[in-house]
Amino acid sequence: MAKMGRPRTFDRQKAVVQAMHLFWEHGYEMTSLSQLKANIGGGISTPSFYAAFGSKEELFNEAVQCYLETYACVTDSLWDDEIPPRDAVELALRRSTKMQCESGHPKGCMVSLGTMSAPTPELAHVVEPLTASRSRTLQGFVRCVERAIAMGELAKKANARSMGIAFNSFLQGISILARDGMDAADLDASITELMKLWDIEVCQPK
Amino acid sequence: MAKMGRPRTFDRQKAVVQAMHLFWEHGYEMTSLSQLKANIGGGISTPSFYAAFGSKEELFNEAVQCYLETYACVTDSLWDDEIPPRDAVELALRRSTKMQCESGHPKGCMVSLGTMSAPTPELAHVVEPLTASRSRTLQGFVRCVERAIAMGELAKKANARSMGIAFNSFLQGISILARDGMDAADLDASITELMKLWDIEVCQPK
DNA sequence: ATACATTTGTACCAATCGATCTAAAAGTCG
DNA sequence: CGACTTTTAGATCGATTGGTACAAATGTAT
Repeated sequence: MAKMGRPRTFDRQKAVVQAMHLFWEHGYEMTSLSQLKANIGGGISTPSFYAAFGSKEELFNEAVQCYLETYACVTDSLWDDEIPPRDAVELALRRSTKMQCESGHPKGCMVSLGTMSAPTPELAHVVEPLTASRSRTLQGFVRCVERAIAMGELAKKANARSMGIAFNSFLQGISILARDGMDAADLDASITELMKLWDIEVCQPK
Repeated sequence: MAKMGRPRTFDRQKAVVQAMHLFWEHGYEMTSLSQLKANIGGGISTPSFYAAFGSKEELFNEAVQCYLETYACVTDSLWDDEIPPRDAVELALRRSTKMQCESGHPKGCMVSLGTMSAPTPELAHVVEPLTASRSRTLQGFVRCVERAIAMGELAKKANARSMGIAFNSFLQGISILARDGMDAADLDASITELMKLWDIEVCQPK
Protein backbone atom coordinates (compact mmCIF):
# COMPACT_ATOMS: atom_id res chain seq x y z
CA MET A 1 0.00 0.00 0.00
CA ALA A 2 1.46 3.30 -1.04
CA LYS A 3 0.90 6.73 0.51
CA MET A 4 -2.65 7.98 0.54
CA GLY A 5 -4.38 11.29 1.06
CA ARG A 6 -3.48 14.77 -0.09
CA PRO A 7 0.26 15.16 -0.55
CA ARG A 8 2.36 17.74 1.23
CA THR A 9 3.27 20.95 -0.53
CA PHE A 10 6.69 21.08 1.15
CA ASP A 11 9.68 18.77 1.59
CA ARG A 12 9.61 17.56 5.18
CA GLN A 13 13.33 16.79 5.29
CA LYS A 14 14.25 20.20 3.92
CA ALA A 15 11.91 21.72 6.47
CA VAL A 16 13.82 20.07 9.31
CA VAL A 17 17.05 21.54 7.93
CA GLN A 18 15.50 24.99 7.68
CA ALA A 19 14.21 24.67 11.23
CA MET A 20 17.66 23.54 12.36
CA HIS A 21 19.16 26.71 10.92
CA LEU A 22 16.64 28.85 12.80
CA PHE A 23 17.15 27.04 16.11
CA TRP A 24 20.90 27.17 15.51
CA GLU A 25 20.74 30.91 15.02
CA HIS A 26 18.30 31.93 17.76
CA GLY A 27 18.04 29.01 20.18
CA TYR A 28 14.96 27.05 21.16
CA GLU A 29 12.73 29.52 22.94
CA MET A 30 13.77 32.53 20.90
CA THR A 31 12.66 30.85 17.68
CA SER A 32 8.92 31.44 17.30
CA LEU A 33 6.31 29.36 15.54
CA SER A 34 5.74 32.28 13.20
CA GLN A 35 9.39 32.24 12.14
CA LEU A 36 9.39 28.50 11.63
CA LYS A 37 6.16 28.51 9.64
CA ALA A 38 7.32 31.43 7.49
CA ASN A 39 10.65 29.79 6.64
CA ILE A 40 9.41 26.28 5.90
CA GLY A 41 8.67 25.62 2.24
CA GLY A 42 8.12 29.29 1.57
CA GLY A 43 5.43 29.51 4.24
CA ILE A 44 3.03 26.96 5.69
CA SER A 45 -0.07 27.21 7.86
CA THR A 46 -0.39 26.36 11.52
CA PRO A 47 -2.27 23.06 11.13
CA SER A 48 0.18 21.93 8.47
CA PHE A 49 2.97 22.55 10.93
CA TYR A 50 1.42 20.52 13.73
CA ALA A 51 0.30 17.73 11.39
CA ALA A 52 3.85 17.34 10.14
CA PHE A 53 5.92 17.84 13.29
CA GLY A 54 3.62 17.41 16.30
CA SER A 55 4.90 20.39 18.24
CA LYS A 56 7.68 22.94 18.43
CA GLU A 57 9.56 20.75 20.88
CA GLU A 58 9.36 17.65 18.68
CA LEU A 59 10.64 19.61 15.69
CA PHE A 60 13.48 20.93 17.81
CA ASN A 61 14.41 17.38 18.73
CA GLU A 62 14.47 16.41 15.07
CA ALA A 63 16.56 19.48 14.25
CA VAL A 64 19.04 18.61 17.00
CA GLN A 65 19.30 15.03 15.78
CA CYS A 66 19.89 16.34 12.27
CA TYR A 67 22.66 18.60 13.56
CA LEU A 68 24.32 15.87 15.60
CA GLU A 69 24.33 13.51 12.62
CA THR A 70 25.85 16.06 10.26
CA TYR A 71 27.65 19.20 11.42
CA ALA A 72 28.52 17.83 14.85
CA CYS A 73 30.52 15.06 13.21
CA VAL A 74 33.46 17.42 12.84
CA THR A 75 34.68 16.13 16.20
CA ASP A 76 34.26 12.45 15.41
CA SER A 77 38.01 12.04 15.10
CA LEU A 78 38.19 12.15 18.91
CA TRP A 79 36.81 8.59 19.04
CA ASP A 80 38.67 7.20 16.05
CA ASP A 81 41.45 4.95 17.38
CA GLU A 82 42.84 4.61 13.86
CA ILE A 83 44.01 8.20 14.05
CA PRO A 84 47.07 9.15 16.15
CA PRO A 85 45.72 10.99 19.22
CA ARG A 86 47.46 14.27 18.46
CA ASP A 87 46.06 14.31 14.94
CA ALA A 88 42.64 13.44 16.32
CA VAL A 89 42.65 16.45 18.63
CA GLU A 90 43.99 18.84 16.01
CA LEU A 91 41.56 17.54 13.40
CA ALA A 92 38.60 18.07 15.72
CA LEU A 93 39.68 21.64 16.44
CA ARG A 94 40.41 22.57 12.84
CA ARG A 95 37.36 20.89 11.35
CA SER A 96 35.12 22.46 13.97
CA THR A 97 36.58 25.90 13.36
CA LYS A 98 36.18 25.57 9.62
CA MET A 99 32.59 24.43 10.01
CA GLN A 100 31.67 27.15 12.50
CA CYS A 101 33.01 29.91 10.26
CA GLU A 102 31.86 28.70 6.86
CA SER A 103 28.95 30.39 5.12
CA GLY A 104 25.58 28.85 4.33
CA HIS A 105 24.51 28.47 7.94
CA PRO A 106 24.69 30.36 11.26
CA LYS A 107 28.12 30.95 12.80
CA GLY A 108 29.30 28.99 15.82
CA CYS A 109 28.23 25.58 17.09
CA MET A 110 24.59 24.79 17.81
CA VAL A 111 25.63 22.50 20.67
CA SER A 112 27.78 25.09 22.42
CA LEU A 113 25.46 28.02 21.87
CA GLY A 114 22.53 25.87 23.03
CA THR A 115 23.82 26.41 26.56
CA MET A 116 21.70 29.54 26.77
CA SER A 117 18.66 27.99 25.09
CA ALA A 118 17.10 26.58 28.25
CA PRO A 119 16.81 29.28 30.88
CA THR A 120 14.21 27.62 33.06
CA PRO A 121 14.69 24.19 34.71
CA GLU A 122 11.43 22.90 33.25
CA LEU A 123 12.87 23.38 29.78
CA ALA A 124 16.20 21.75 30.57
CA HIS A 125 15.02 18.41 29.21
CA VAL A 126 14.52 20.01 25.80
CA VAL A 127 18.20 20.79 25.39
CA GLU A 128 19.43 17.69 27.19
CA PRO A 129 20.81 16.17 23.96
CA LEU A 130 22.94 19.29 23.53
CA THR A 131 24.19 19.09 27.11
CA ALA A 132 25.01 15.42 26.63
CA SER A 133 26.90 16.20 23.43
CA ARG A 134 29.05 18.80 25.17
CA SER A 135 29.84 16.31 27.91
CA ARG A 136 30.72 13.72 25.28
CA THR A 137 33.09 16.09 23.49
CA LEU A 138 34.94 16.82 26.72
CA GLN A 139 35.24 13.08 27.27
CA GLY A 140 36.61 12.75 23.75
CA PHE A 141 39.46 15.18 24.39
CA VAL A 142 40.36 13.51 27.69
CA ARG A 143 40.22 10.15 25.98
CA CYS A 144 42.72 11.22 23.32
CA VAL A 145 45.20 12.43 25.92
CA GLU A 146 44.78 9.21 27.90
CA ARG A 147 45.32 7.21 24.75
CA ALA A 148 48.51 9.13 24.00
CA ILE A 149 49.79 8.49 27.51
CA ALA A 150 48.98 4.80 27.22
CA MET A 151 50.78 4.68 23.87
CA GLY A 152 53.82 6.29 25.42
CA GLU A 153 53.54 9.36 23.23
CA LEU A 154 52.79 11.69 26.11
CA ALA A 155 54.55 11.66 29.47
CA LYS A 156 52.91 9.60 32.20
CA LYS A 157 52.87 12.62 34.44
CA ALA A 158 50.72 14.51 31.96
CA ASN A 159 47.36 15.46 33.43
CA ALA A 160 44.84 14.02 30.98
CA ARG A 161 41.77 15.61 32.51
CA SER A 162 43.28 19.08 32.82
CA MET A 163 44.63 18.98 29.29
CA GLY A 164 41.30 17.71 28.00
CA ILE A 165 39.47 20.53 29.74
CA ALA A 166 41.88 23.06 28.26
CA PHE A 167 41.29 21.83 24.71
CA ASN A 168 37.57 21.60 25.33
CA SER A 169 37.22 25.07 26.85
CA PHE A 170 39.13 26.51 23.90
CA LEU A 171 36.76 24.74 21.52
CA GLN A 172 33.64 25.98 23.32
CA GLY A 173 35.01 29.51 23.21
CA ILE A 174 35.32 29.35 19.43
CA SER A 175 31.53 29.44 19.14
CA ILE A 176 31.43 32.81 20.85
CA LEU A 177 34.31 34.21 18.80
CA ALA A 178 32.77 32.91 15.57
CA ARG A 179 29.49 34.59 16.48
CA ASP A 180 31.40 37.80 17.04
CA GLY A 181 32.67 37.50 13.48
CA MET A 182 36.26 36.39 13.93
CA ASP A 183 37.99 35.08 10.81
CA ALA A 184 38.61 31.36 10.46
CA ALA A 185 42.26 32.12 9.64
CA ASP A 186 42.77 33.84 12.99
CA LEU A 187 41.22 30.95 14.84
CA ASP A 188 43.27 28.48 12.85
CA ALA A 189 46.45 30.28 13.81
CA SER A 190 45.45 30.14 17.47
CA ILE A 191 44.91 26.39 17.14
CA THR A 192 48.53 26.15 16.01
CA GLU A 193 49.47 27.91 19.24
CA LEU A 194 47.23 25.71 21.36
CA MET A 195 48.63 22.49 19.96
CA LYS A 196 52.00 23.41 21.50
CA LEU A 197 50.30 22.43 24.73
CA TRP A 198 50.38 18.90 23.44
CA ASP A 199 53.91 18.98 22.04
CA ILE A 200 55.58 20.04 25.29
CA GLU A 201 54.16 16.96 27.02
CA VAL A 202 55.58 14.60 24.38
CA CYS A 203 58.13 12.11 25.73
CA GLN A 204 61.44 13.62 24.66
CA PRO A 205 63.81 10.63 24.17
CA LYS A 206 62.78 8.47 21.21
CA MET B 1 15.10 71.06 49.03
CA ALA B 2 14.92 67.42 50.08
CA LYS B 3 13.07 64.60 48.39
CA MET B 4 9.34 64.96 48.08
CA GLY B 5 6.40 62.73 47.28
CA ARG B 6 5.60 59.22 48.36
CA PRO B 7 8.78 57.23 49.04
CA ARG B 8 9.66 53.98 47.28
CA THR B 9 8.92 50.71 48.99
CA PHE B 10 12.02 49.09 47.50
CA ASP B 11 15.74 49.83 47.25
CA ARG B 12 16.41 50.92 43.69
CA GLN B 13 20.08 49.96 43.78
CA LYS B 14 19.30 46.50 45.14
CA ALA B 15 16.67 46.17 42.44
CA VAL B 16 19.26 46.76 39.74
CA VAL B 17 21.41 44.02 41.27
CA GLN B 18 18.47 41.61 41.38
CA ALA B 19 17.65 42.44 37.76
CA MET B 20 21.30 41.91 36.84
CA HIS B 21 21.13 38.41 38.32
CA LEU B 22 18.04 37.61 36.27
CA PHE B 23 19.49 38.97 33.03
CA TRP B 24 22.75 37.17 33.81
CA GLU B 25 20.90 33.90 34.24
CA HIS B 26 18.42 34.06 31.36
CA GLY B 27 19.63 36.77 29.00
CA TYR B 28 17.81 39.87 27.87
CA GLU B 29 14.82 38.64 25.93
CA MET B 30 14.29 35.50 27.97
CA THR B 31 13.87 37.54 31.14
CA SER B 32 10.24 38.69 31.31
CA LEU B 33 8.74 41.73 32.96
CA SER B 34 6.80 39.39 35.24
CA GLN B 35 10.01 37.81 36.49
CA LEU B 36 11.66 41.17 37.05
CA LYS B 37 8.65 42.61 38.86
CA ALA B 38 8.28 39.52 41.02
CA ASN B 39 11.93 39.51 42.09
CA ILE B 40 12.34 43.20 42.81
CA GLY B 41 11.77 44.16 46.43
CA GLY B 42 9.60 41.14 47.02
CA GLY B 43 7.25 42.10 44.19
CA ILE B 44 6.35 45.44 42.67
CA SER B 45 3.59 46.57 40.33
CA THR B 46 3.86 47.45 36.67
CA PRO B 47 3.63 51.24 37.02
CA SER B 48 6.21 51.16 39.82
CA PHE B 49 8.54 49.36 37.50
CA TYR B 50 8.20 51.84 34.66
CA ALA B 51 8.34 54.85 36.97
CA ALA B 52 11.61 53.63 38.42
CA PHE B 53 13.40 52.23 35.38
CA GLY B 54 11.70 53.59 32.26
CA SER B 55 11.63 50.36 30.34
CA LYS B 56 12.99 46.84 30.24
CA GLU B 57 15.79 47.93 27.95
CA GLU B 58 16.85 50.82 30.18
CA LEU B 59 16.95 48.53 33.20
CA PHE B 60 19.04 46.06 31.22
CA ASN B 61 21.51 48.80 30.41
CA GLU B 62 21.79 49.68 34.07
CA ALA B 63 22.24 46.01 34.96
CA VAL B 64 25.01 45.65 32.36
CA GLN B 65 26.77 48.76 33.65
CA CYS B 66 26.52 47.36 37.16
CA TYR B 67 28.05 44.08 35.99
CA LEU B 68 30.85 45.76 34.08
CA GLU B 69 31.76 47.90 37.09
CA THR B 70 31.86 44.96 39.50
CA TYR B 71 32.11 41.34 38.39
CA ALA B 72 33.69 42.12 35.03
CA CYS B 73 36.63 43.72 36.82
CA VAL B 74 38.18 40.30 37.33
CA THR B 75 40.03 40.87 34.05
CA ASP B 76 41.26 44.37 34.88
CA SER B 77 44.77 43.04 35.39
CA LEU B 78 45.09 42.82 31.60
CA TRP B 79 45.45 46.61 31.46
CA ASP B 80 47.59 47.05 34.57
CA ASP B 81 51.14 47.80 33.43
CA GLU B 82 52.34 47.53 37.01
CA ILE B 83 51.79 43.78 36.83
CA PRO B 84 54.19 41.54 34.88
CA PRO B 85 52.35 40.47 31.73
CA ARG B 86 52.39 36.76 32.53
CA ASP B 87 50.92 37.39 35.98
CA ALA B 88 48.33 39.69 34.42
CA VAL B 89 47.13 36.96 32.06
CA GLU B 90 47.11 34.26 34.72
CA LEU B 91 45.37 36.55 37.22
CA ALA B 92 42.63 37.38 34.73
CA LEU B 93 42.03 33.70 34.01
CA ARG B 94 42.06 32.57 37.64
CA ARG B 95 40.01 35.46 38.98
CA SER B 96 37.46 35.04 36.22
CA THR B 97 37.19 31.31 36.86
CA LYS B 98 36.76 31.83 40.58
CA MET B 99 34.09 34.46 40.01
CA GLN B 100 32.19 32.42 37.44
CA CYS B 101 32.02 29.37 39.70
CA GLU B 102 31.35 31.01 43.05
CA SER B 103 27.90 30.84 44.59
CA GLY B 104 25.55 33.73 45.23
CA HIS B 105 24.97 34.49 41.57
CA PRO B 106 24.48 32.68 38.24
CA LYS B 107 27.35 30.61 36.88
CA GLY B 108 29.43 31.78 33.95
CA CYS B 109 30.08 35.29 32.69
CA MET B 110 27.23 37.63 31.76
CA VAL B 111 29.34 39.17 29.01
CA SER B 112 30.20 35.87 27.34
CA LEU B 113 26.79 34.30 27.72
CA GLY B 114 25.21 37.51 26.44
CA THR B 115 26.29 36.43 22.97
CA MET B 116 23.01 34.56 22.62
CA SER B 117 20.92 37.32 24.15
CA ALA B 118 20.34 39.24 20.94
CA PRO B 119 19.03 36.94 18.24
CA THR B 120 17.57 39.56 15.94
CA PRO B 121 19.62 42.37 14.36
CA GLU B 122 17.20 45.00 15.63
CA LEU B 123 18.07 43.99 19.19
CA ALA B 124 21.81 43.94 18.61
CA HIS B 125 22.18 47.47 19.94
CA VAL B 126 20.83 46.33 23.31
CA VAL B 127 23.74 43.98 23.91
CA GLU B 128 26.32 46.19 22.22
CA PRO B 129 28.06 46.97 25.54
CA LEU B 130 28.54 43.22 26.04
CA THR B 131 29.93 42.79 22.55
CA ALA B 132 32.28 45.70 23.12
CA SER B 133 33.44 44.19 26.40
CA ARG B 134 34.29 40.88 24.74
CA SER B 135 36.27 42.72 22.09
CA ARG B 136 38.06 44.68 24.80
CA THR B 137 39.01 41.52 26.69
CA LEU B 138 40.54 40.00 23.56
CA GLN B 139 42.52 43.21 23.06
CA GLY B 140 43.68 42.91 26.66
CA PHE B 141 45.16 39.48 26.14
CA VAL B 142 46.90 40.52 22.93
CA ARG B 143 48.20 43.61 24.67
CA CYS B 144 49.79 41.55 27.45
CA VAL B 145 51.61 39.34 24.99
CA GLU B 146 52.79 42.36 23.03
CA ARG B 147 53.99 43.97 26.24
CA ALA B 148 55.93 40.81 27.13
CA ILE B 149 57.56 40.77 23.70
CA ALA B 150 58.48 44.44 24.00
CA MET B 151 59.94 43.78 27.45
CA GLY B 152 62.02 40.97 26.04
CA GLU B 153 60.28 38.38 28.18
CA LEU B 154 58.73 36.60 25.23
CA ALA B 155 60.50 35.79 21.98
CA LYS B 156 60.14 38.31 19.19
CA LYS B 157 58.84 35.60 16.91
CA ALA B 158 55.94 34.91 19.23
CA ASN B 159 52.59 35.55 17.56
CA ALA B 160 50.86 38.00 19.88
CA ARG B 161 47.49 37.94 18.18
CA SER B 162 47.30 34.15 17.90
CA MET B 163 48.34 33.68 21.50
CA GLY B 164 45.87 36.32 22.62
CA ILE B 165 43.07 34.61 20.74
CA ALA B 166 44.01 31.28 22.32
CA PHE B 167 43.84 32.69 25.85
CA ASN B 168 40.65 34.56 25.02
CA SER B 169 38.87 31.60 23.45
CA PHE B 170 39.76 29.48 26.47
CA LEU B 171 38.30 32.16 28.73
CA GLN B 172 35.08 32.42 26.76
CA GLY B 173 34.70 28.66 26.89
CA ILE B 174 34.85 28.72 30.68
CA SER B 175 31.41 30.34 30.77
CA ILE B 176 29.90 27.35 29.01
CA LEU B 177 31.73 24.84 31.19
CA ALA B 178 30.77 26.74 34.35
CA ARG B 179 27.13 26.69 33.24
CA ASP B 180 27.45 22.95 32.75
CA GLY B 181 28.49 22.69 36.39
CA MET B 182 32.23 22.08 36.15
CA ASP B 183 34.19 22.52 39.39
CA ALA B 184 36.39 25.57 39.80
CA ALA B 185 39.25 23.27 40.81
CA ASP B 186 39.12 21.46 37.47
CA LEU B 187 39.13 24.71 35.57
CA ASP B 188 41.97 26.02 37.71
CA ALA B 189 44.06 22.97 36.90
CA SER B 190 43.42 23.49 33.20
CA ILE B 191 44.60 27.09 33.54
CA THR B 192 47.88 25.71 34.86
CA GLU B 193 48.12 23.67 31.68
CA LEU B 194 47.21 26.61 29.46
CA MET B 195 49.84 28.88 30.98
CA LYS B 196 52.50 26.53 29.62
CA LEU B 197 51.60 28.13 26.30
CA TRP B 198 53.20 31.26 27.66
CA ASP B 199 56.22 29.62 29.25
CA ILE B 200 57.41 27.89 26.09
CA GLU B 201 57.64 31.26 24.33
CA VAL B 202 59.81 32.76 27.06
CA CYS B 203 63.26 33.83 25.92
CA GLN B 204 65.51 31.04 27.15
CA PRO B 205 68.94 32.67 27.80
CA LYS B 206 68.87 35.04 30.73
C1' DA C 1 -17.72 6.87 -9.49
C1' DT C 2 -17.31 6.57 -4.72
C1' DA C 3 -15.23 5.81 -0.27
C1' DC C 4 -11.21 6.87 2.33
C1' DA C 5 -7.05 9.21 4.01
C1' DT C 6 -4.41 13.22 4.54
C1' DT C 7 -3.27 18.14 4.06
C1' DT C 8 -4.89 22.51 3.46
C1' DG C 9 -6.61 27.43 4.85
C1' DT C 10 -9.47 30.24 7.94
C1' DA C 11 -10.77 31.28 12.20
C1' DC C 12 -10.02 30.93 16.88
C1' DC C 13 -8.25 29.58 21.73
C1' DA C 14 -6.24 31.01 26.46
C1' DA C 15 -1.97 32.81 28.08
C1' DT C 16 1.67 35.96 28.11
C1' DC C 17 4.50 39.66 26.12
C1' DG C 18 5.99 44.76 27.11
C1' DA C 19 3.72 48.92 28.15
C1' DT C 20 0.01 52.57 29.53
C1' DC C 21 -4.05 54.94 31.83
C1' DT C 22 -6.46 56.35 35.88
C1' DA C 23 -6.87 57.28 40.47
C1' DA C 24 -6.01 56.38 45.30
C1' DA C 25 -2.20 56.42 48.82
C1' DA C 26 1.65 58.48 51.25
C1' DG C 27 4.98 61.23 51.85
C1' DT C 28 7.25 66.61 52.10
C1' DC C 29 6.41 71.40 51.67
C1' DG C 30 4.25 76.15 52.78
C1' DC D 1 -4.33 72.06 57.51
C1' DG D 2 -4.03 72.16 52.67
C1' DA D 3 -1.01 72.35 48.33
C1' DC D 4 2.19 69.75 45.99
C1' DT D 5 4.88 65.73 44.46
C1' DT D 6 5.73 61.10 43.77
C1' DT D 7 4.63 56.16 44.13
C1' DT D 8 1.31 53.00 44.63
C1' DA D 9 -2.42 49.44 43.01
C1' DG D 10 -5.81 47.72 39.70
C1' DA D 11 -7.55 47.53 35.19
C1' DT D 12 -6.46 47.38 30.62
C1' DC D 13 -4.03 47.95 26.04
C1' DG D 14 -2.75 45.71 21.31
C1' DA D 15 0.45 42.31 19.80
C1' DT D 16 2.30 37.84 20.00
C1' DT D 17 3.04 33.31 22.15
C1' DG D 18 2.23 27.98 21.30
C1' DG D 19 -1.64 25.23 19.99
C1' DT D 20 -6.82 23.56 18.08
C1' DA D 21 -11.48 23.00 15.65
C1' DC D 22 -13.57 22.65 11.59
C1' DA D 23 -14.45 22.06 6.91
C1' DA D 24 -12.94 22.48 2.17
C1' DA D 25 -9.37 20.69 -0.98
C1' DT D 26 -6.69 16.95 -3.07
C1' DG D 27 -4.88 12.95 -3.56
C1' DT D 28 -5.10 7.20 -3.69
C1' DA D 29 -7.67 2.84 -3.50
C1' DT D 30 -11.57 0.06 -4.63
